[in-house]
Amino acid sequence: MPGQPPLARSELPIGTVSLARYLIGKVVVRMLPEGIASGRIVETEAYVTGDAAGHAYRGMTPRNGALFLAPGHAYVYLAYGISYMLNVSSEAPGIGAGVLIRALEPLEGIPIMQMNRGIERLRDLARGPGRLAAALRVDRRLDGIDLCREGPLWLSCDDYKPGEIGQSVRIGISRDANRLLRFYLRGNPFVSGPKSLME
DNA sequence: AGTGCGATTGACT
DNA sequence: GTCAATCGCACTA
Repeated sequence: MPGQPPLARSELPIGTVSLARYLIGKVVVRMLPEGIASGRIVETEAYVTGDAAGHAYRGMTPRNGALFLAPGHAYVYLAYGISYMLNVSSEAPGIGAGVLIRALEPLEGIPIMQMNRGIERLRDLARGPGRLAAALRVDRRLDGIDLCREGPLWLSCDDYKPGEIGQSVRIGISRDANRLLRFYLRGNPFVSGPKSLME
């Protein structure tokens, strides 16, 4: 059996920003027919309540309902008609907010991820939100699932202790663009984004 | 019912 | 560095 128990919902910190920091260094585990694929979270972004850049800003819609679930549920949507984005709901039920997982350091099932991505290079397998969703074969069918429970996709952890966590503006948004709500493992080669946001 | 636009990526100059 | 691809959805009427 997989020695990767899910994180308990009760151990998730309260609040979107706290969760975004907390998730750095944790592990995303994906169960596929071919086996397990997993990766360590090295970059996140917080989409807080009242955030004009957040999908929950204008209230609940057919797309974003999962953002209003209890903390630790998956919100998956298609961006630019091209790439799926994996988020974790982050506030009490009924409050819409989430944390975008932006990059993973591949751990297990690397051949599976290479197949899913159609590339070999380790560094590019899950560096970027659309890439990591593709590597783990995440799509809308996983929208709303509980990430604190073993299933097709869940969150876990090991004894890894993250190093220094950097903070910057978020990538690719225009509204509320000045807020420092992106978090990343400083110096980690699997982090996405321009060099200007790496310091 | 029609329209404009992204929480991106990959290909190309 | 620039730029097109691609489509679901939220918004307007």
